[in-house]
Amino acid sequence: MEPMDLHPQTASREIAKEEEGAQVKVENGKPVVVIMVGAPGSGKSTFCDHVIRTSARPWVRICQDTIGNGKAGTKIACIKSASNALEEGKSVFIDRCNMDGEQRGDFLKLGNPEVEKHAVVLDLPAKLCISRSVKRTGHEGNLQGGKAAAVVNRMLQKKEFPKLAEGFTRITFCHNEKDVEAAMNTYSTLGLLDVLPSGCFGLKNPEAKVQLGIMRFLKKVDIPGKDGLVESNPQHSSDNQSAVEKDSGSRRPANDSAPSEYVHMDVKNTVSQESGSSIRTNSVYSIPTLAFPSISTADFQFNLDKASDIIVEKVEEFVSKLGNARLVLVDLSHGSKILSLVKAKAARKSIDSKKFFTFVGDITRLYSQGGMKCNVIANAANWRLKPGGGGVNAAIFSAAGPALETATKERAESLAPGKALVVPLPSTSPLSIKEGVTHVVHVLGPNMNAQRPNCLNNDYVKGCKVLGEAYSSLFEGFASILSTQGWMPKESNEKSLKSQNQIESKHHDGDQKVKREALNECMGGKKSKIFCNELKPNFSHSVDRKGNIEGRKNVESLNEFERNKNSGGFLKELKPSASHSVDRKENLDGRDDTGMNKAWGPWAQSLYQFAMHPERHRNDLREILDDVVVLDDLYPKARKHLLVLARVEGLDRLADVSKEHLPLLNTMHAVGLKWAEKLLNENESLVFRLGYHSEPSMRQLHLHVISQDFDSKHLKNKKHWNSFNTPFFRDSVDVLQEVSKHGKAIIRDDDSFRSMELRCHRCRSAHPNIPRLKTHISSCQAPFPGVMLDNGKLVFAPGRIR
DNA sequence: GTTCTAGAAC
DNA sequence: GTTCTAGAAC
Repeated sequence: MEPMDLHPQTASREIAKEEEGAQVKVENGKPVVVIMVGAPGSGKSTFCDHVIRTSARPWVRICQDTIGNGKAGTKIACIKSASNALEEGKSVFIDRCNMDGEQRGDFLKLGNPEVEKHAVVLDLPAKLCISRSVKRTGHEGNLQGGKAAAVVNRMLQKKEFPKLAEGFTRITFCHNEKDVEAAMNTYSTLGLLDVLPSGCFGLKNPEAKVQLGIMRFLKKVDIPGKDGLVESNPQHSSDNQSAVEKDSGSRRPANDSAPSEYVHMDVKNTVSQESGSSIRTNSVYSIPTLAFPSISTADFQFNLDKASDIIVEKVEEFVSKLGNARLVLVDLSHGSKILSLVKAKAARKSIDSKKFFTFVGDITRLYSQGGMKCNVIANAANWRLKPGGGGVNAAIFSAAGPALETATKERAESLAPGKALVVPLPSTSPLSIKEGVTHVVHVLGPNMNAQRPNCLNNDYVKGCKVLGEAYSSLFEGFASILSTQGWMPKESNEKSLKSQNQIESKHHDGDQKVKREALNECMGGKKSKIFCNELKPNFSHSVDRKGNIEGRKNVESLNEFERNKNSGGFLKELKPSASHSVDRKENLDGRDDTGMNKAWGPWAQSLYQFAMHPERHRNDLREILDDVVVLDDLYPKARKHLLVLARVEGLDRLADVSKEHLPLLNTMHAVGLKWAEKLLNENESLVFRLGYHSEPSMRQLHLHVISQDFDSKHLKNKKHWNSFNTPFFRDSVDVLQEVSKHGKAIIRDDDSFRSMELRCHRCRSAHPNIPRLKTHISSCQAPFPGVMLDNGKLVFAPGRIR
């Protein structure tokens, strides 16, 4: 909308129609004070002179540089002079820079309150102002030549655009010569009886060039190679071993004191087996992996040679049952004896090095430091299942945060030697966010240390048996996780499904520990184990629901497996295929079947986990429905900031949305609206906006329901602000329209949005940095721009004046 | 996504 | 010296 292009009265009528809240008075013609705002060289004097020359109404230009008989005077003299002019019925231009609120304040008090105060902001490119200032001679303020550049630059750094809240009735922004011309015309043609409409006008086109001197922008950043992590994985290297290690090392931070590296057991074999782009697409994320420490060989002082035999024996037994999943033995040190023993023995037994290998690194930082994503890690737990004690147990509890302790406590209070306990890790845990770990399996091995409980006093007959049981429990626990997530081949699935059902049926009759024991018997069959994954006390509605979901999933993957088998066998699962739902599940990195989309890091998975497994996160969710779940944003960018997640596998972002999702989008909108209204009942001063990010950082389509105060300590940078206040934010109402009309939503994913200058969403004033912007928005009471009021984009409390 | 921090801007 | 941002690290 460009009101300056129209005759004032015409403009008034046009605006009256479009701008709610804009008050248009046409009955009288009172003098007006126009405060010019602009750097030296922005053209303020030229503007005033032009209007004065061409206007039908009497104007006075108050210029501090000339007010003292042609020489510079004081601000007080300016005010006095302006005041006199007003009394004579003349309109006044305050021709000085007026770059901040303090400078403008005194002029806003001029005359009686009836006198309208306008601002005309000449926000022209800094370069232009500087070049004009430098070139000119005979400037009234003696600002010319070399020193002009420095002064202009400094002023622009400190500029603070006027806002209606300061007391202006009208603010006109001019960002280029054309705007200036239009604004001059508006004031030139302002007759004695005309009154201009109130509000902020000449809003800068968000896509226009960013003002110099405010911020750097549009810096093209190289996005790390989407297959970077794949490259660092030995299994996906197309090069030889030494190249792999070198590559892996080069990705490590320089200060990484405990570098991780793969210890290959048969790299040649690995590489030769995997070639071609299909494997690359099926990135490291897509291979379910259990990382486990050597059990009992540290603090429990179990004989290393014997332990290594047992590890290799158990790995050999299980590795073939785990589909394409991997087992990785992890130890901290390069000189780890257990690793070298196991490595040698596994090589002798020709265990598939794709499925089992050893790894040197910190088990709590396998992804962030070692570049290896492990969705499950094992913990060498103590019998109390408590943090502390040192070693792996302390490290894992510490890295996972209190969430792990809570989740563990909900499932069991203690653990017997030889047993394992599967604990789904809440997605809020740092271990989940940073490392991509979804489950921790606590394992208790036999103890040969007299200083620790249940010492076996070197009884290695019993010790070896218990250690074997411990690994069996661990690997079966891992298998149960895979099966509930649809990773497992048919046989394991059936077993798991059966056990799952038994968990559920047993669960209804009371004591959880009894159930666990029963479960021990049903899982795996051979030895007693504990499998408590997914088991949570007091499941009512959600438990049943969860059971159904998990059951359905298993059936789906089972069918999928059948299909695979018929068309060439289980190995097919390793390859991506367009219609392969198992692959979709495996593609945790969020790539689509074309492999073209960006990879989702482990930190980007938590919403997906909420959407797919709401029953695990009931405490964190506001509402669980069939199609959506509602939760508070973990890092709210406003007083109220909720997310409505779609519960559809594979619907990761707005770009994935098509016409078939219209009912879902409608549901999301309706649920979002319902929550907005609920929150408005609690606080009617809030205003909500519902929309999507053009390209989300977190996987899983989510609708933001965010209050427009943006009052949050979590709103910290330009990207945060701009993701909600530029066209990057797609209003839900618009998305609904677009999808129903064209079958897809418009995506405005342009790097420039992130670095776009910071403008108030209400008065559209620009601010040099986030703290200043936040100070401004905390007090800006300007009405929302008309474009935001269109189409019900903003949700207000009933009866609230906008 | 957040956190951390070096270096730029003030 | 302090504030702020951008980019790297996680």
